Amino acid sequence: MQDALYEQLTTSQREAVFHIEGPLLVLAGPGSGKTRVITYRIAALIDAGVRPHNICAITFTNKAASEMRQRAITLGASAGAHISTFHSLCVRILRRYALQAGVRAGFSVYDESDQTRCMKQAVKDCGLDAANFSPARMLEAVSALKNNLVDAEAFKGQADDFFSKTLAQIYSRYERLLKERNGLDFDDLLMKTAFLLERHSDVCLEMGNRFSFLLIDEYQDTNHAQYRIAKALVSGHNNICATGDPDQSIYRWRGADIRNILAFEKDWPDAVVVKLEENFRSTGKILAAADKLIAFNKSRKEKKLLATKPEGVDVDLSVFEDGTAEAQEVVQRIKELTEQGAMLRETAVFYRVNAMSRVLEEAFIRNKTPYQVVRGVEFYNRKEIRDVLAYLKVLVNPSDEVALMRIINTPARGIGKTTIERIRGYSGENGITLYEACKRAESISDISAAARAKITVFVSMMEQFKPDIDGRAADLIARVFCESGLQSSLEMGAVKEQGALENVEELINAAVQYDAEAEDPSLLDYLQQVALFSDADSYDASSERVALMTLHAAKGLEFENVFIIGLEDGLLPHERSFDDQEEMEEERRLLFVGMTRAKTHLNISWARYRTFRGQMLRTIRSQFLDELGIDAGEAHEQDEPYCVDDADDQQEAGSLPRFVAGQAVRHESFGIGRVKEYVDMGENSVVIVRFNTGQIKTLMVKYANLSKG
DNA sequence: CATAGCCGCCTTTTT
DNA sequence: GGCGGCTATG
Repeated sequence: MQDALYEQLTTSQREAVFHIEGPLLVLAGPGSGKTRVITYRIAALIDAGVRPHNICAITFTNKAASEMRQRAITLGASAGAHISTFHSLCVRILRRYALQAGVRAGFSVYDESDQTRCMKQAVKDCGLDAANFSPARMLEAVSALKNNLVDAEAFKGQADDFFSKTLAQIYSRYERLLKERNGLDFDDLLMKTAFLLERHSDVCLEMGNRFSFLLIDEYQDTNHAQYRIAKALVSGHNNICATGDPDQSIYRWRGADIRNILAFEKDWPDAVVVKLEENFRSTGKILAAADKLIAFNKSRKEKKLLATKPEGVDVDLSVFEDGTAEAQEVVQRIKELTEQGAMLRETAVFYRVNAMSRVLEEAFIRNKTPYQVVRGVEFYNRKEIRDVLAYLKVLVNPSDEVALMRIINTPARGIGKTTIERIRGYSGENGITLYEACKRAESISDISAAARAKITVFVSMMEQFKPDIDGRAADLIARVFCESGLQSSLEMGAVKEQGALENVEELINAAVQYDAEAEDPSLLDYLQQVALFSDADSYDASSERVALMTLHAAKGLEFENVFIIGLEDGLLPHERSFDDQEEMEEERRLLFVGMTRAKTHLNISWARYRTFRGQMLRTIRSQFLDELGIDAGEAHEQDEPYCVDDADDQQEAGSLPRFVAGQAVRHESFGIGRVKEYVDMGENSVVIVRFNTGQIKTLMVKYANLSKG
């Protein structure tokens, strides 16, 4: 096998594929054939005598995992190799070593909305106001702590100021709630696994033997907990191969620590580092623009993007009147490209925030152009999906109060607030779970006979489902959907529930697929894994439709034709990044990732007006547009240049221009910047500007000769 | 106890 | 402009 593969690789790719033993870092720029290298590497390991069973490959998303599995199968190399995300792996480890990890194996995986529910409760339990201690904020803080492996106990010890102490209290309470419900949140999966491996040398040894070769893709986006897990897993053999690109690190906000990849050589001093700098994906002009842009990042190791393709056509920069015009023109150009032979599945539109998909969708529908929106977690967040899954969760994990509360009266079966409160009271007094209390409804004195009967019916229904737990997940979902009354309540529901039935059908189809493909299918495993799925995993790259997605979702993909819309100040870069240099650089990397997805045609645009929170607002062009080094500027101006149309805002001719905070301005020698403050003093007015170089200048308007944009 | 309607909140990105 | 939560009403 090796010879055949060998011929298809460049020198550095060969090094990355065939360096078998010891730590290896592959610094792979965009379009450098990284995916191919990883797949071939798995094949090469097996060729070298490693049992597939002993190979563990970690990907960033479930979709990447299933694609890698697919590719490896094509090479005849996959069977037995463990390929999954960190989170999926952790679920399996925790289940297997539940005792040592201090968890109960039947745990529910709590996703964001389950977490929010628990956090709200925790804040309330602590007697705090949700306004001052917003659950979202608290979750963010707790998540950051968990990602850094600081558990509630440890944090309590180090909290010294008022806020930390309060947070510590909330954290403990939140943990207690999770424990009572036997729930683990996403961060727990990592933290508990890291602790398990670090504190139980026997487990660590066993896992290290099981996986004698560890490959981690997208290493630049691993967080501290994941780093510690990796470190522990390979501690016995150091056979770690990490691949990634610091310039494509876009998950800092989620705890990703770019230092992991930057410090790889310190962590594994005998590491071999291979750089893949040739780009086989994009044309020269696209790469040149991306390279110019990313060069503006200061905290960065310089890296070359070596084009192997010809120059190609210019990157297209356009400005439109508003978001609707922008969307219309995007579709129009896609039509033109299609007439020239382009495929819709080779075409994608990227944007910064999910909300921007709406205008696009309308344009695609209007123009009868097939598209698919690749969304985050929308599908599994739908009410009907969560409802069905909640039934299953209660069956598998009766302690899961979040799930039980969701279904106890869904569909409506006459168990109201008062009744639930009384059952709750009873469960508290007797130290039993809510579900246990429901089972004992007969002995709860303060519940009416009618309510008692309804609870009994509910419990006996649930108990009747239980024998089916060991069967196929899909069958049980179908049965629960029907017998719980959810199905008929949806069927009788209003027209707006139309999609709901189809959604559940889709869920069942997905479960059928799970039953067929999973290594060791069980309802418990299904439920624990399903929480880790996102819609992006179901993106169908082979169907002849244009893909619409956020820039984050675009990671790891490639298309012939790419449109990036909404290059506006506050959107890209996003306003929440303004006051943090690091975050501004991440925004730049985000655009860099988007641009480098394009093989042939790259179109970047912005709109002068954009509807925001239902209101049409004037925008400011993104500073990033000026960093692309495309001198022709907006060659495809749809009408007169952007600075001229500001005329309606200006005072009568002859007076000085006025500026407002946040506005982008250009200075002859200082370059592009943003107005911090405008002090109106008539003809002596001054303007304070923060330039993109970082320096802040106070300038007299009448001398500075600042221009807008 | 269920439902409809209203108010006020937030809204970046996602495993 | 969408959703969760609350209230008033049936």
